[in-house]
Amino acid sequence: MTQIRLHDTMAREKRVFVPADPKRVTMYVCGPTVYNRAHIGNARPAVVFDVLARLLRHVYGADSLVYARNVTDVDDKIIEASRGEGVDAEVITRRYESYYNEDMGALGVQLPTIAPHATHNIAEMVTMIARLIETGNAYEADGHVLFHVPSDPGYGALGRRDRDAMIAGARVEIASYKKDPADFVLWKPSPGEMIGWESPWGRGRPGWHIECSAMIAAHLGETIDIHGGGLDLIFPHHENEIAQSRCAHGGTPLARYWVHNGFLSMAGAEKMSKSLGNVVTVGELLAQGHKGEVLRFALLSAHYRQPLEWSEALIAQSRATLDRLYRTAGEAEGGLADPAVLDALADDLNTPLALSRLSAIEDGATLRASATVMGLLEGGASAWFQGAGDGRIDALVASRAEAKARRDFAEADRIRAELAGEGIVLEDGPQGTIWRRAW
RNA sequence: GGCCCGAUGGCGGAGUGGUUACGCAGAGGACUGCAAAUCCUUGCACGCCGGUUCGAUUCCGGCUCGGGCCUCCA
Repeated sequence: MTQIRLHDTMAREKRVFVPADPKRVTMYVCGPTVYNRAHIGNARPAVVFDVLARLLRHVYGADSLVYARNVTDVDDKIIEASRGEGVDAEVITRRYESYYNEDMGALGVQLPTIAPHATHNIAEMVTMIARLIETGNAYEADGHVLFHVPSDPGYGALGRRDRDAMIAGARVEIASYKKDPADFVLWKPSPGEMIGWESPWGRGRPGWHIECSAMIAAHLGETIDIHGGGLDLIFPHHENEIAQSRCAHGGTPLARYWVHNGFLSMAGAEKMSKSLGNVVTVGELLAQGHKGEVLRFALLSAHYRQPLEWSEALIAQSRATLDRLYRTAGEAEGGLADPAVLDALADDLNTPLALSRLSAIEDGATLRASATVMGLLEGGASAWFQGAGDGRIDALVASRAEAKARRDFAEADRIRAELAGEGIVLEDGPQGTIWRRAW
């Protein structure tokens, strides 16, 4: 069996991955807050952990992976958006969840095994919060319930920061009802019409961090094998998840391996972020005519922990490389994945190395099987190059073949130029002429 | 200010204490009616300064530059 190694953020080094139960490997990745369209940076974790999920299924068996990616459908940003549009929060969340699934689907991201929604797990969150109050790790104050950070001596291990640093660097004003500046919200009141649920502490809504902890416990168990997300979530989100879950579960650790992806930046060296406004959404890229698979290839062209600068050139290179790989793969099927490709992926998901090893494969069926583990080359070459096909183009190509046969090269070249004007490239081979769309 | 990460050829990007990454783009050749595609050949590299070493792009220290986090953020 292929031995997988993963870089564990907690250990700050690569570790051999050994699941607690190889028949039921559990992975949880922080999913979208559904209040706007996903940008290409948001797509990186979705694609990266999709590759990891495919690899885990390949190694442990298709039915042995339980992969959960949550949908945060209650959040202040959602409330803002629903107020802005004058519609129910549910209208917002349904719309953007649907967009999210479309966009990720276009990138070849398979649906996770389960996609728990925060609003469907409120009871579990309330139970966990109540438990944390019982254990002395949380307290009620001014309608809020807060996690008391000093009550957890292990707090700060993932992000490697001590209390003084956290407090010294705090960028927000400290609410007066907090016992400790580092305390964070588990439950907050929802006044008036605001979306909310009844609880022992009044009508309110959950804090962001408790959602993940409660849903992990409810759907996957107290301790999971892999917890993933973007590296910006290390602190405070994952740190807080760890604290909540460990304290609510008698010291049982939340996850055995922590995996975090690096960031995408836009040419110009700034982080791509909604607040900076320098985002490009997946929907926009697709609308520009870029194939989802090209975007996926581009996202996988750098190692997942490395920074990746997004650019037009990167897209063009990815497209060119995929064209060549598709020519080799053709319509071949039924091959077995190349061990060299699997080894690269198993070594902490080294997709750039795996991609480069794809280039060395000459057999189409082997190439397709190897690329499929990364979610690439899943279709046939004719679909890739021609799309749905076009009888008119076929007729023009046939007419040009006749012209060539009578050595009327002027007419043949005229037809070729006409098609070139439409972005159709012709290739004359021993078996006749094939055509492809150049854009 | 604290913590963390990165710096490889025109571009993307692995990897390694001493030998070709690979891909894209470029150049030359073969093939082609001409192209395209394909094949062959080919140029181009490890941020700066020290140290360890027989030998460092690879290890150590410092520096410079860039990026991330420090309770919105993938």
